[in-house]
Amino acid sequence: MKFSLPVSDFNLEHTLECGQAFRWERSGDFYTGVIGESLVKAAFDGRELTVETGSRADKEKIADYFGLNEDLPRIYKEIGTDPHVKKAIKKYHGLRILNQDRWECLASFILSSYTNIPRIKKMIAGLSKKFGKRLVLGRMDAYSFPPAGRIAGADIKILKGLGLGFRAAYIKDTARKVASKKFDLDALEDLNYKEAKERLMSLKGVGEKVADCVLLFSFKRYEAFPVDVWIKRGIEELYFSGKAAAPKKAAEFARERFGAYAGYAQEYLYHYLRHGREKA
DNA sequence: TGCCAGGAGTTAG
DNA sequence: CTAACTCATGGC
Repeated sequence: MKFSLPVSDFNLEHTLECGQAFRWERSGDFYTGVIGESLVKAAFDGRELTVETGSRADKEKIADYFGLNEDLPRIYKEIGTDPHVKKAIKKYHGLRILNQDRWECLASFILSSYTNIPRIKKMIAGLSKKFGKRLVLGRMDAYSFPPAGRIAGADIKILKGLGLGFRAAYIKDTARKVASKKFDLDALEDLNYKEAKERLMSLKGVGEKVADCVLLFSFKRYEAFPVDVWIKRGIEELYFSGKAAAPKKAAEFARERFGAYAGYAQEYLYHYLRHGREKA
């Protein structure tokens, strides 16, 4: 099926290429990716987001995935009081935080540890091809991200063979807990930010940064502020005149400064620090 | 060759 | 609490 959603304050490229999701590829003027059990083709012409899927797709769910229900101007008003964030917003206007599948997001960011985006994409693609379901859209095909149960039962050697390295043990352990309901991902919804983060961090391979990414990208916890080396350096440079600060300090500082939408500020700052500062 | 990549766990002090 | 070491590999 195919449908269009009228959207303002949106930029598909910035949204899909800012490092929050690992399953989208650009081909010409559109992107292809996987949302849940659907292979999706998405294009944006500046006014409408046009989406085509091989299966029946819930329009409302797709809109929610792309973060279209958030009032971006209001968020800009709140975090744009900061001059650095304001510049980043100007440059990356329309970047929205996605609302991704929780298990896929958790697994993906466990895999993100100490590696780079091309490799993360490769690991996820490999896992999906090996353990996921084949999806079709026209002449294209792709694979769904495997449910926890499939990875829980996987041979650790196979996982390592897919390039996961030391992450293989982490993701298998977490997959087992999620599949057996020993760890109830959806139950985190009922916890406050701090409690949910602590609970996530009880999983092997999940530290502060990964927990914040999961809460931000799949739970709509916009106060989460993931701190990686880039953000840490950037915060130190922009707000502490270059003096080294502990990652914890950087996160606390950010939540205090940017408030309930610190995570949105993080995405803009991150993109800005890595790609666009010199040209701004 | 060397170095880095959106970290986390463990141990030592 | 911080610092240092380990894990482990593709890409440039």
